[in-house]
Amino acid sequence: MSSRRREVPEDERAWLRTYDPTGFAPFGVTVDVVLLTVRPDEAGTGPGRFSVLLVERDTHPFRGDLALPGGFVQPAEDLDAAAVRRLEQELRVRPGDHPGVHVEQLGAFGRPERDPRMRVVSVPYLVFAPDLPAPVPGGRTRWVGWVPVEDVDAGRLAFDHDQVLAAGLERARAKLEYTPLAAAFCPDEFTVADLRKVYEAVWGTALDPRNFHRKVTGTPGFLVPVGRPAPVGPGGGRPAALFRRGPATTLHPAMLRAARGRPT
Amino acid sequence: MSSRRREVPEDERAWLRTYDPTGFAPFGVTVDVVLLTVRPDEAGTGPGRFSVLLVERDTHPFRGDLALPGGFVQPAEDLDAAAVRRLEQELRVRPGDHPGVHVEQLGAFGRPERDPRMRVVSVPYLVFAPDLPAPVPGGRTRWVGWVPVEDVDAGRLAFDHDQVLAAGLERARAKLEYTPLAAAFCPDEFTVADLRKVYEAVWGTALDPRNFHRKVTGTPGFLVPVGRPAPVGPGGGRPAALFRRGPATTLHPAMLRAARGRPT
DNA sequence: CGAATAGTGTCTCTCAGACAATATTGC
DNA sequence: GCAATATTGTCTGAGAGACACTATTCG
Repeated sequence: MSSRRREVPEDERAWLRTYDPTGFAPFGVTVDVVLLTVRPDEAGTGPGRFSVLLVERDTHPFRGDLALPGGFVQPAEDLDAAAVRRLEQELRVRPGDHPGVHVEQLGAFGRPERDPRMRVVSVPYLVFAPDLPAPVPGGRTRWVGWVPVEDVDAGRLAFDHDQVLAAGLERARAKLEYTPLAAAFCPDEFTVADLRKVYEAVWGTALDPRNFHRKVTGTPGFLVPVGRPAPVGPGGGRPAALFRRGPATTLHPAMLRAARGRPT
Repeated sequence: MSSRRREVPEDERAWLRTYDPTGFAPFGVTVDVVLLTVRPDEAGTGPGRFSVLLVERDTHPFRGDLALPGGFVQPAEDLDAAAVRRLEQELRVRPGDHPGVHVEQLGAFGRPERDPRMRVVSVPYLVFAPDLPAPVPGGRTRWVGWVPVEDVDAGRLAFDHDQVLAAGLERARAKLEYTPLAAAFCPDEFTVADLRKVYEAVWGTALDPRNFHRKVTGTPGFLVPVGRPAPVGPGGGRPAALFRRGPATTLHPAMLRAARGRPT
């Protein structure tokens, strides 16, 4: 993570002592968190609801609107650290404790007019988490909660968070294809059916349980069997085997959601 | 691109009139350009050299070191616009003129100590360009030139540009798999062999010309035949057909560089 | 003609998708 | 037993990789 040690030449040190940083245009820098999860269906039988954590803003600008949780980066704070801090504030979860939680930077959004207060560049972070306890509103929010992504009205989020969310969803859907990150939406131990419901919820498509089973158990490094069965569900049926996340970071071959051989 | 029109409530307008933006920590924001191309081999027979445009800095900090071209974003300038401006300055090429040139944001780099002057967040852009005329040094650089990526000494670039370049290379290699962007490294009209040399240079692997030909010509939307042959090369041989970029934005099925069915 | 490069045909193996069949539970 | 879910097996077709073979040019 840290960059190389560098011998700073004396003339550069001298130059730096006289350098005036106020000559450059000052920007605000924020982090926003696109925290995604898959929450069980009401009945518990369906594929689950792909949901995002939103807050209702209690301060200007966009007071009263829904928004992604976020905030300004501190002067000496790393971007990733700011995102994790915001995550802890909103959810009382720190990624270090939950090894399943996945955090990944999503890019930078910096349209000049995106914040009415001043020039602000936002660096959103994409987070995959298993179904977690209900969040509690923090100091500056009226309300916090999970919203199924298909219930988020286009154009109703504060700032440019519609675009940020859209970018996060697209990235999440793509990541499930070639990484084992679907398991980041599952608890520590999970069944193949749990994992399949994640794919179905995120992609919005039904998958054949039999082919899915053969596929994921046959992909090296994806799943590690626990050797113990899960408790039987409410509808009865043969108990499923439990698995944990395997060591793989990419999937070979990938899980393909789409369109093999379709025209453009 | 532009966000929704929003009715700004009167109380927010009033609040905004009294808002003091100097309360937040000021950051500098820069763009850096990871401009990649594939330049012909010395002999013209090999796969070509995958190269990046680097500048030698003529100002502090890191004076005398190699770096990616970049600079501060102007107060009212969009991030993408700043990257394009920097590109034009360095290469006298504007992406609009060259429809082949591909520009894509690569993320945000913001370690607190990455710039000794002040807190700076950099937003690098990845650019794919065909082999272009030699660039000319601008005002603040001693030297500009193409450097084959394998000749870039690890740890020798200014700031954290090693990490930025590494991220750009990884992204470029991945993009060639599932998008038709390899053609962005080719001139307007090109042969299948030209395209294959791009893949070989970027991935650093040899590809079977016969399977490659069948693959790319059979992928819908990838290539559009011009209906005219290219001039015969120096070594003789049957003249190759010319193609242009097709309308596809993603490839189905993807070009796979790697490892089908290999263990993790 | 021979060398060189372009392009096609064929074979095999892997893998995705469809779906039959078997296994194991609760009722 | 019956319903429900889990897991395995079998078949088919698409496509990747190996590589023989044909096509077209230059010298």
